[in-house]
Amino acid sequence: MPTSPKFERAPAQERRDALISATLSLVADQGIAAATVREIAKRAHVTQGLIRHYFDTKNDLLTAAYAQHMTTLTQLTDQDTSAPGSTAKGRLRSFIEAGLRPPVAEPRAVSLWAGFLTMVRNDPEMKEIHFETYLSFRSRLEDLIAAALREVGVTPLPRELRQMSIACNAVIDGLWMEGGALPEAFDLDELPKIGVASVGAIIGLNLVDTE
Amino acid sequence: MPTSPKFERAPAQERRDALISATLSLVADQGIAAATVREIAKRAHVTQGLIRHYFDTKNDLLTAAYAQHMTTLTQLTDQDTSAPGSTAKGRLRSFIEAGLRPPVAEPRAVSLWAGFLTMVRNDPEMKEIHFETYLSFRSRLEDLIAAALREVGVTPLPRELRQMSIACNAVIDGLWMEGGALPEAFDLDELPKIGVASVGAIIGLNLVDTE
DNA sequence: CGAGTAATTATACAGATGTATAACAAAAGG
DNA sequence: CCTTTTGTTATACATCTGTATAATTACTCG
Repeated sequence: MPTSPKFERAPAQERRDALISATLSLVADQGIAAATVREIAKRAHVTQGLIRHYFDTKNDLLTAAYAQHMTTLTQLTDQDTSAPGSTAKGRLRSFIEAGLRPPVAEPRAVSLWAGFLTMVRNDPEMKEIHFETYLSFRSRLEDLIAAALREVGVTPLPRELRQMSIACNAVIDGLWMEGGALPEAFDLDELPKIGVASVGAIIGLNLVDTE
Repeated sequence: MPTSPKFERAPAQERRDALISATLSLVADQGIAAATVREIAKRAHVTQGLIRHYFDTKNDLLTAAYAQHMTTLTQLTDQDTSAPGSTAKGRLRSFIEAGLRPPVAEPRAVSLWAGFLTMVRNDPEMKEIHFETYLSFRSRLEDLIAAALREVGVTPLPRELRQMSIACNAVIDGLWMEGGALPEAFDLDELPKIGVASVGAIIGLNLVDTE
C-alpha cells in the first residue's frame, strides 16, 4: 500500500535559499529577535533540525542571510546604470532613482538594515560585509558624479569629490531611511524626485531637465 | 547587633530613571535582544523583581525608555538655536551642526534608533512617538530654512519649502547614520562641515562663510 | 529491485526569559 | 518603640531558545 511521501528532498541550493529568505522575511517583518530557528523553519516549511544540516550554527545562517541581502541590494541599484549610449548625467540620475524606489527603498529593506545593525557592529565578519558594501556604493556614486561633471568640463579636486560623494550618499541614504521608516508620509515618486534635485544642487549640476 | 542595611530605598523617580538608562545603554551596546529584565536589573543595581514594581510589563519599560531617548535627542538638537541676537542663517547652521556632533551623532544613538525600529513599526504607541519626533524635527528645520531665506529676501512656495526641508532633513539623517554606523570612516568635524555645505547648496544659500 | 547514503524529521536537554507571587525589611507615623 | 506601609529581594513556574543526537525515510546507484 503506497502511502504518499511524508516529505520531499530538495536540492541543497534550493533549501539553503529557502532558509535564507525565510530568515530575511522574518527579520524584516518582526525584527531580529523574532527570527528563531523554529520560526525560520516554519516559514521555510521544514522542521527545525534541518537548519543544522545546512548551517553549523544560527549565527552562520544570519550571516549568510545578511550577505545575500546586501549583494541583492547592490545589484538592484547598479543594474540600471550600465545601459550603453546614455549620458553620464542620465546614468547618475538612474542610479539615484533606482536607490529611492522599490525594491531598494521600501520598509522591508530599512527594517532589515536596522535588524542587522547590532550584529554588524559586534560581529567582525558582518562588519566587513557592511563596510565593503557601503564603500562600493559610495565609490560607484563618486565615479558617476565625476563622469557627469567631466561631461560639462568640470574637474573637481579629489577632496571636493570625496565630500560630494559623502553628501550625496547621505541624501540618498537619508531619503531611503525616511521613506522606509514612514512610508505613508511621502507621495509615490516624491523621494526619487527630491533625491535627483538635491544631488544636482550639491554637485552644482541640473539633473532634473531631460536634455 | 546592628547589621549594615541589605538594600536602600530610593525615590521613585530615581529608580525609574536608573532602570530606563540601564535599558538604553543595554540596547545601545548590544541590541534590543540583550535587554532582558535580568540584565537591565543588573545594570541598575537592583534585582529583577523590582522592574515589575515600576513597570507593569517589560514592554512598558521599553516604551518609556524610547520616549525618554527621543525627548532627549530633540532637546539636544534644539538648545543651540535659541540664542537671541543671532542671524537666522547662524541659527540654521547651529542646528545642523548640533545634529551632526556628539552627543546627538554617535554610534550609541544610531544603535538605539536601529534597536527600537522594529518596535516602532509594530507598536502603535511607539509609532506615534517616532512620527511626532520626526515631524517636529522637520518642521523646526523648515522654519529655520524659511527664516534664513527671508533674511536675504527670498520667499519659496510652500511646496518648494516642503521639498527643501525633506531633502535637508535627509542629508542630516544620512550623515548622522553614516557617522554612527561607521565612525572610523570620517574625520572629526567632517560631517558637520559637509552637512552645512550640503544644506546650503540645497536651499541655494551659502551657509559656510561667516558673514 | 535492494542496499546504502544522506536529507529530513523527531526527540531530548540545559539554560534563558517574562511574569507571577511570596517573603523580607527599611522607612514613616503614631 | 511598635505597627503599618510598601519598596525590595527571593523564589517559583511555564514557556521558549539554540544545540545536540537519535530515528526515519526518500532518493540513488549498482
